[in-house]
Amino acid sequence: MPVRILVADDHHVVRAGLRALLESKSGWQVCAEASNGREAVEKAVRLKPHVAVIDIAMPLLNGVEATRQIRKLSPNTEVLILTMHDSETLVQEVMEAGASGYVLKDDADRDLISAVESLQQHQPYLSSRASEAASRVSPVPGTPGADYRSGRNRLTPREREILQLLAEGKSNKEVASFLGISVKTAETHRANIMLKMDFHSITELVRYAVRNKIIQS
Amino acid sequence: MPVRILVADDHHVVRAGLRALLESKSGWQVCAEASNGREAVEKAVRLKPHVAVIDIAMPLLNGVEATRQIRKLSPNTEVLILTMHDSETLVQEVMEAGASGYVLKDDADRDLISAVESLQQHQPYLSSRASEAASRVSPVPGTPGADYRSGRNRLTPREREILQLLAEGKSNKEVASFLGISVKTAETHRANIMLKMDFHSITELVRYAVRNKIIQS
DNA sequence: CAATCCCTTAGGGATTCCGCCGAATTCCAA
DNA sequence: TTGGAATTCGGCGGAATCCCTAAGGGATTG
Repeated sequence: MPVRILVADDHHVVRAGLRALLESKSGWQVCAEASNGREAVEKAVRLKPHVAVIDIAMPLLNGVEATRQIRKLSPNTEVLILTMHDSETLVQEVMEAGASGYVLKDDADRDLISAVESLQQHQPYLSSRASEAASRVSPVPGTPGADYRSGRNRLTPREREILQLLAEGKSNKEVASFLGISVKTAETHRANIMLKMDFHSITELVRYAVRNKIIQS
Repeated sequence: MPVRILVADDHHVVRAGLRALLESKSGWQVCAEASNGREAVEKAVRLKPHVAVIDIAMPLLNGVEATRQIRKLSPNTEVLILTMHDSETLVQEVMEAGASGYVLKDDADRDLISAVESLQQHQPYLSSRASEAASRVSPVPGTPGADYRSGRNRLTPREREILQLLAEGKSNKEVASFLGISVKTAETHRANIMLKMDFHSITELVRYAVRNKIIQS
């Protein structure tokens, strides 16, 4: 039985490269490609691949949120995060979102195969540099103090989703029709985001999104 | 006779993807790969490929310098620049360094083939967004093709002034009172900026301002 | 000198967004 | 099972933005 893999990256070139690398391994098959987070979720749910290789920076829905949804809607699909930067908070974040692997794009040629091998057997995999980073953050998952700064300021998944769409330039109306919700709901989410994050204009929101690599400038 | 192509990018994944894309065209052959600028220069000089596809961000020697050296040491090799960002000054810079083509990674799947086709016949190629960008920079006298589309799209001083204020998060009203003009005037300037720069939302304007260091994120 | 172009200025009307209120449903964890 | 958080939706009035049109001044050019 072949290992079926989903590849999600917004650059066609990178997808082609990942496909070439992965399919050089016999018995491995890239069963689908996605160019944004929503497409990744949709195809993961529909095709239930063994492994989903997900880039962080993607339009419409970023890799972290996509991971969260994939893990929820297709629990047997292991998610391997592929990213440019090795930020400690990012490793933390994607692991909490349910990813089982984390590989830097620079190390992809060296680590990608072994990472997918691990994940295919439901073993977590962190590329060396990522695990160094992870070891520096406070471990102990499940601690009640994990959301110490939560309460009023922490955005909900839905809010983060909408934050990205807003930062990408969508209006309330567009967000609403895109997500299939009422304009009023979109407005409410937007207002809550602005309130929680203490933004006073949409441009502050964009700069925040750029700084935090939710979108790229 | 096959078209021989050199591919230089520091990510193995991207190189694999480029190879897959390029070699899907019959008669085209990726004769070498390089993972940094020095290696690219060395292999270009030794193998004299028809076209060199060069990434901007590479270790040891960046794409711009690599281009300069390749054009000097192997004049028959046409250089196609491949990059993430469409910074206006960058287009200018690489063209002066001797590149004949400029393609954004986002557009690679669409434009790469036709770009290489052009370059292989010694015709310059700019991807659509890049040429838009190029048309907006102040034309340098003597640079061929610098002013083929300028004028219409370049911002006036007043517009640049207002662009910054908008990017900083000011509303039309605030811009107006800050500059001592009518709100209506501010609105007109804003509309003209959006039109000239082909922005479709204020967030695009902010990202442009961040990229071009008009504001910082 | 008149014609023309560009920059800057501006208004009217329609549309959309925003802030501030309330409220129903679902979901998850205590 | 229950309480709280998350997500959903609506009204209403004022604010902001968008679309279209256009006038005045200065520089350039025929």
